[in-house]
Amino acid sequence: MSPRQIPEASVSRLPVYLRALVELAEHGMNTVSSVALADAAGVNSAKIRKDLSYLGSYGTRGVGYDVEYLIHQISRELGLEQDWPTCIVGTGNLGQALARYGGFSERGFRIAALFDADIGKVGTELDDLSVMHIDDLERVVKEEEITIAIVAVPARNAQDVADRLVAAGITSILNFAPAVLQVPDHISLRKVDLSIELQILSFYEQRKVAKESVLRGTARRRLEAVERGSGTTTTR
Amino acid sequence: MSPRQIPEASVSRLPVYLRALVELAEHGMNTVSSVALADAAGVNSAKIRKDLSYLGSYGTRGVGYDVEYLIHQISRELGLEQDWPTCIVGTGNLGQALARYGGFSERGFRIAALFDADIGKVGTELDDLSVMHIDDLERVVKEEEITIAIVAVPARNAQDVADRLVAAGITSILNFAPAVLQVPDHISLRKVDLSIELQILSFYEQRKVAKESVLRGTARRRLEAVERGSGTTTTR
DNA sequence: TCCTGTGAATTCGTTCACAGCC
DNA sequence: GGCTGTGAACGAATTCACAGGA
Repeated sequence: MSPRQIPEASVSRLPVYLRALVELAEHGMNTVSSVALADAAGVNSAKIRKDLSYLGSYGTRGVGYDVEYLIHQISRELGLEQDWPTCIVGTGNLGQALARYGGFSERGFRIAALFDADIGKVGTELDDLSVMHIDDLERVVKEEEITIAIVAVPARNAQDVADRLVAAGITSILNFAPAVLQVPDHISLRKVDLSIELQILSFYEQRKVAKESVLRGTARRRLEAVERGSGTTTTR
Repeated sequence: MSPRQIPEASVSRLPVYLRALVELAEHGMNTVSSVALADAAGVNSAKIRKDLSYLGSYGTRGVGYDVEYLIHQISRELGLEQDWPTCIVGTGNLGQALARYGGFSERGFRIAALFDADIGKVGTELDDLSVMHIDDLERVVKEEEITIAIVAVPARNAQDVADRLVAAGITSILNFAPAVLQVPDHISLRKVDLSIELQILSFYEQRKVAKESVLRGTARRRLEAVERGSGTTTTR
């Protein structure tokens, strides 16, 4: 099983497929073709087939894929059959929202601890968990066997927190702080940056405005350059 | 100015460079080399030079880039010199956190309106804005000239909301709902999916565990496949 | 006949390496 | 001597297109 190296781009789509499959299963579908799954996942069917082929030959020619079986295989591949105790560092606006967000525990990411540096917040109850002081990090990470951490602290504290997390034995970090984190090679790092996403949208939005003025004859010279740059930017 | 088509991958890095540059400026730096900027932005220097070359020849050989000038150019390219009135649809956990998140307005994304379908929430004050009913969407989008919308509603309502946003004249959507949205070609769509990010981390986390057992001699056959799959996944 | 699985072709993105300018 | 700007080389990801099994 899992013979080869799955390309990163492919890995990052597996959760999308998984969600689409779960939805199809809820609608009573037993099998699904690559075209139907592609449609549900918002990609094209060649990608589906190629991506799934990295996991193994789980489809049946002339028929499609067995929905339940595929759910099982993708879950296994993603490591979702085990529980991953996770902690959230920082219980400001975003940290609180993340702590209350049901979507994590739903998929095996049990929030095992919340940390904050602000003594005023320590001891507060939040979604059945009591906020702990950041100085308890090392101890609790060990006790609860936490391997994944979500960083939701202000940018200026993010690197410090990351260093402490790494020292405490965390091996994966999901960073929400608007800062570039340096971590050792063996640590997996992903980032979610809210305002960067808006800035990317702004770029294409501006190009659309430019295109409109072109069509109104304001700056005809720029038409060609603009022509292909204003489409949808992701996920299609 | 802006002669050619900037590759999408490059566009999505510009906001990162911009933030690094602002930080450098705050530390009193006047010029920066591609190597120094690369370091601050967490990428390599060839990428910096190539990306910046798409914007024009803004550097000086033998010296580097003028920090302020580059900030100006990137901001202009990203469309950040204008104000983009933005709305948030859905004022649950996440919507509330986003409404209070300072990072948006900081960069010109003024939150101009909040919408919710729940009558109980309509009229609530949230970060100086009163929550409006979703039925006011069309009117307010026009009045406030909103072009960008942030979707933070439950997955099952996301497509409906997206359809209404598009009908109301929105042209960019940032989707936080864990659902695949279908929008017309002329609409820019980006998504932020919290639990997908964790699932991707889980994949690599699992591979690390597998690697450990390999090193303990449990499953020597899998070593080769695992070897290159457990590194950091993004931003380096 | 239908739909998967996959080599081959293509496109896109990254990195190298160095000419050219300060 | 130092650093940018960029063709050329390379590598990754996507798409095509079809052979082959159900």
